[in-house]
Amino acid sequence: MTRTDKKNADIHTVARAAGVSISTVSRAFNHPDQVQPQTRRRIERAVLETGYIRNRAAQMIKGRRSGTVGLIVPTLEHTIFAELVTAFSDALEQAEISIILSSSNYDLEREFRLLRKMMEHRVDGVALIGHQQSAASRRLLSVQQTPAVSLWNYHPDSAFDCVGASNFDAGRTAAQHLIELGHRKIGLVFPETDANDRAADRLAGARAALAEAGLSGDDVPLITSSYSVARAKADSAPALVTRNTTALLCGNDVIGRGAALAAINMGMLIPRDQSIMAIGDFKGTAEFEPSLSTVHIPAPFIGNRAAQMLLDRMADPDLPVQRHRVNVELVPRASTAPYGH
Amino acid sequence: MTRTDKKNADIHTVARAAGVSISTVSRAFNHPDQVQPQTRRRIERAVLETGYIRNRAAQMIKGRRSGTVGLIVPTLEHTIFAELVTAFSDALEQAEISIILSSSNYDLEREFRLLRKMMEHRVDGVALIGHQQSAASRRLLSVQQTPAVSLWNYHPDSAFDCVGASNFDAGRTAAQHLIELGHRKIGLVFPETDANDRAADRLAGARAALAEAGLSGDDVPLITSSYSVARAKADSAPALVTRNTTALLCGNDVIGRGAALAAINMGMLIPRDQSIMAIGDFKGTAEFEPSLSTVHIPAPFIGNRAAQMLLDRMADPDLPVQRHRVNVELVPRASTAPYGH
DNA sequence: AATAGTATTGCAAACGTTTTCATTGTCGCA
DNA sequence: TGCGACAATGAAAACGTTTGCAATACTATT
Repeated sequence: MTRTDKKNADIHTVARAAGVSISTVSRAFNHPDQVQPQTRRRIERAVLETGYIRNRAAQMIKGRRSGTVGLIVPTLEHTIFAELVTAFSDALEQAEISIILSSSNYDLEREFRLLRKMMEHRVDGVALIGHQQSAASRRLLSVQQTPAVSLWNYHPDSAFDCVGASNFDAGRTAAQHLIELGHRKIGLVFPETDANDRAADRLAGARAALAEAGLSGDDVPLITSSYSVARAKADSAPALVTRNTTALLCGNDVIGRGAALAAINMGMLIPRDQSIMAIGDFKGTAEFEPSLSTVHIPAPFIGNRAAQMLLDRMADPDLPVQRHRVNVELVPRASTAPYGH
Repeated sequence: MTRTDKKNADIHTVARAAGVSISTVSRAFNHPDQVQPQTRRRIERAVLETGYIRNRAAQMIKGRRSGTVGLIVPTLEHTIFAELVTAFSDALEQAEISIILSSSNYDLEREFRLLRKMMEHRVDGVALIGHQQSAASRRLLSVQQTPAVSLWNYHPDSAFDCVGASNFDAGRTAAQHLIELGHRKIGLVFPETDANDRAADRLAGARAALAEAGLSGDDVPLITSSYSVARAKADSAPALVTRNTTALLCGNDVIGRGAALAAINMGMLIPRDQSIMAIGDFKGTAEFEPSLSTVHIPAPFIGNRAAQMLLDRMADPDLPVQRHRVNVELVPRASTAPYGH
């Protein structure tokens, strides 16, 4: 409550308190070896006394890095992005870098504005989820030569560094599992693929595998749903009655849960009457009852690797573009079983 | 790919391109009314040509606000905090403020370091989850006179602005529901309460209500668990065999799910054989099968209100401390029923 | 004892803005 | 025609640092 009305301490205050020049104080911070231990101690004491905190803005203006990176996610609502963000920020925190976080809400125009704001703060780099930046955003990044990395999906010809899983692979892996179990009538429960290249790729991968096994058309009906357990439940139910599938391949874990609940609700037993296959393997999917078979996408690894890539590029902007495709992995659990057991 | 090796444009570059002085350029941004429309247009064109982006660091150094606020969460892994963060950051983004996000991992020492780093960036304010700051953190905030707000739990004598639910109320509300349903043998499944004042308050609230109804000791056995569906499931199972409870009051939704799964696994029918009551009402709790009765805590509202409070205090630091207690609400669903139906 | 070399420190310029103050030009009006 | 008022602009100081350079004091070598 003691209102210290004096302005907060700056480097001059510290210098005065320690009886040295401001250059010496600055050096005590940035090149401690260049100042005598005794002087350094005096300065340290003065810093404590005055409550001095360095002003990064002033450092930046002298060409120093800002010590921040921007991170734009579509949303934090899905646990999966939260896992990604956690891994990413933990890795950067170890490098003493702060994160400026924003969510774009899947709006590319908004993403551009956020990006601009971040560059006003002179972030040392930015990380974006996915590859759907607007042309304006891309131009901005390239003109300002800001190190950038895209995470979550792998893309063979991304404009900048990227690390992620191939959603095509994920879709294919899921389909192959069901095919190997002998299923021949497989419902594809997917979200809208128009504005969602991730879902589109997964669906394409699944269909490729199914076609290879000779399955197409009515054998693999498409059921369109969306990212919500409740919606997926409602959308799957009618299909379970009309098409007589023996397995449902779901575009993600959330839809997987919805589909499973729909089947259970109709008195089906999983996996006896219907196999349920998901994609993602996010927190909670293993604990679901029945535990869902799915395709594992290692979000923490991706977040961590993205941080590393960004640091590398910040250190050397002339590095060739790096693209890291992380492997997806089949995780068979209790919700899938051989056809006709 | 055109490597513009010239440094990025600054205000001088723009001034030169527009044929005016830098003062005029600065004014065109900050006080547009003070510069002639015609000149303004020339400047705007020059800005586009040169790709100029204002340097907030340089503005800050001249006493301007940084346009950032710091937000420290324990973790993002739990959806609930993600909802909180989303609401908070959406609200601030509308005020053109960027968020510096960090997670403390429930480590107070780390929280202090993060706080310091944020102050180096001269954040205009900070938001913290809960009330368990270290003395050092509190001192830092008060000395630097940084506007601060604590969200998530209400605390009647918090050192600074706060908004949140009373966890005591939440615990009491949950207990009252079970009492009203006629249960007399109620298991309390809670996480460790030592380093977690939230859980401690909920437990205290629950016990207060139970005691009022004459229930204590063996009637309300305490089962200690932790924040994980799998762990809660494992921890609840033995209790379900040995104590013959008719209802389980769980410290949060996650534990609630675990407890429910444990009961189902043992062949019990919910709510016939066992009622399950949770606290939180986070995403997914309604869709759980059976849908869990719980106590609703309005995370988005809290996040939004916290942002508003912070903005208010940033506008006027001399405001008296504000404390906002948000109401919790009973949400009875399918997992609870009258004793012995 | 003189010299060269080195460790420690201070001085002052520079970084990219904002803002105060002074200057110029334009207009209306007597 | 002259004068005051006002609008538009520019010059320069200031913000809090870092750092190249110069100055000083000390150490080791001859």
